Amino acid sequence: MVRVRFAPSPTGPLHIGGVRTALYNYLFTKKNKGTFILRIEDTDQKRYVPGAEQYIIDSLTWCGITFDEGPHLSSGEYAPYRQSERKGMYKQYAEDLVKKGFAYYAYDTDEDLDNMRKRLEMSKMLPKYDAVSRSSMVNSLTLPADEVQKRLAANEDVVIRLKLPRNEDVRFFDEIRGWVVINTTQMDDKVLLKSDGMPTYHLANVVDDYLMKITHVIRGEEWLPSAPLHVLLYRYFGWEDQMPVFAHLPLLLKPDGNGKLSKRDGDRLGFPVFPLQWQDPITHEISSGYKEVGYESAAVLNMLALLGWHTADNRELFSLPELIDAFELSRVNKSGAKFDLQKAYWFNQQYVNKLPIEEIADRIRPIVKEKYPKYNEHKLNDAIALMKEKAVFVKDFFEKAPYLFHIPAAYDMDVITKKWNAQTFEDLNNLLLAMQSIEDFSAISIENLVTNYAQKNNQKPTQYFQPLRISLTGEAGGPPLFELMNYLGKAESCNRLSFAINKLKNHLPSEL
RNA sequence: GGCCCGUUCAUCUAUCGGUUAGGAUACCUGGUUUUCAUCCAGGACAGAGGGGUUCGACUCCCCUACGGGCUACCA
Repeated sequence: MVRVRFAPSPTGPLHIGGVRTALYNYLFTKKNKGTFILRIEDTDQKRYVPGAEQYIIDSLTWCGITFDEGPHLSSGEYAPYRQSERKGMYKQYAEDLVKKGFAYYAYDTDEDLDNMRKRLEMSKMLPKYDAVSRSSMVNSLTLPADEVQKRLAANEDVVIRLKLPRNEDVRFFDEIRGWVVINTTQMDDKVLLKSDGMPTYHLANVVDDYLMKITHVIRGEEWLPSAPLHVLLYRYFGWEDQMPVFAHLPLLLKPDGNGKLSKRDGDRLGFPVFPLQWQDPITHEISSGYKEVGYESAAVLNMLALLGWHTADNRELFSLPELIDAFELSRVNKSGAKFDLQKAYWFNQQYVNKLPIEEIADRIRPIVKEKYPKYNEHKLNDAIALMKEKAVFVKDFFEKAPYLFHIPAAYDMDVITKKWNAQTFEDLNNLLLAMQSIEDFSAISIENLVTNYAQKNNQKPTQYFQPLRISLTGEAGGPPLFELMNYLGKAESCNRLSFAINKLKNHLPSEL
């Protein structure tokens, strides 16, 4: 039975890289018909951010990623799922290691540790608490036994450190990277239990994964260097035969320059790094979210899935169930991926294009109603149909094509000064008159009208297009002209045309 | 600095010793749309460098370079 956990730390909003980690975990779990668990790793009280846990759950819910067990659910036989609520469980495991001789008590102050590091650095050695330096520190290995007992009885501040073996290769198999070997001389005697009684990540992670019967640990590459430490812990606890499979995911990198994607990059480069908008509870600073910017969650998920994973057949469009079906851990890449804004747009456009018109209508109706109170509800579907293929975001319908719902508030003067000439007003007036007189206001009928007018005047119909378009929409681009006019209808088209003629006459230089 | 991981077009990537190194986005050109933000066709663009191994290396090994991660009583 496959059991997989996503174990974020509630130190702030979950960023898009974290969402991808959650996604890969989710896909792997569902592909293998396993159980997906949310575990909150809140062992660092100093870094705890209120609201972060709820934000994580809300973000993943928006994406469609759900859990079978977790702190927010009533189900689950391995509760609690918040490490702070499991605090009492960890001490016995750490002490068990001390008893077995794999760990020890340490009483060093911050100053002691500082001095040790400075001393080692000066003698050009790695500044770490290890098999060599531990012998000159204040711990249960250097202190007399009765002294240790005394300190323990007095409840002095103490940490428990892992006693690393000297010069031993620790190897483990990573599903994505293959065999990885690290020698213990490169590692240090990590603190397992902090002086406040809380476990560190390393202890809590291993103990909880064991207790919760986790079978696969899929996490970011930043954990690769400490994986051997975790392997050692499984070994010393006597759980090595139940050790989960490890898979370390590549990181998401900044689109420009170097380094891993960080909170600041998003708004600097014009795309969100967070799924949902987040307001920092202390600084009140707001970071934008994919949802609020207007992305479809399915598009975000699809894009994220492809950042570091691909199928052999080059397919790029996947629904969530299709992702589950196609996902294979072994096809996850080893190298970091840069986020590509243009590709994100493309994905979103693909998804908006697939949306049923009725759904788009339901979603934009409240906003259209508010922004353009006089819009025509009966023609909302037609308006959407006119723009659907071009929209990248659902909000484009009302933000980029306000003329579908309202007479233009302004006209693109650049285009007007280029395309307009002395004859234009006369032509527009004549066309207006002609339009008022026809019954059939279909696209073809209007086109015929314009063509006939052009022929009569020995002109190309083309030259009337831009003036008409600008008059009707205020803009140079948009849906096909005659289809647009048909959508607006005879009354509205004529109304807009005469309004534009009057308005522009007063605003244009007299020589036009 | 030390250790670990990585390195195919600008970007995401396919390739698992023999390919004209394929696709997608972006870009450029042409065509539709006499608008464009869609659509269609075409184009340019890549195996970091150097050594091996091999009949043959993008693919395997080594070195270098570059990139990233870790190096806390943070996760």
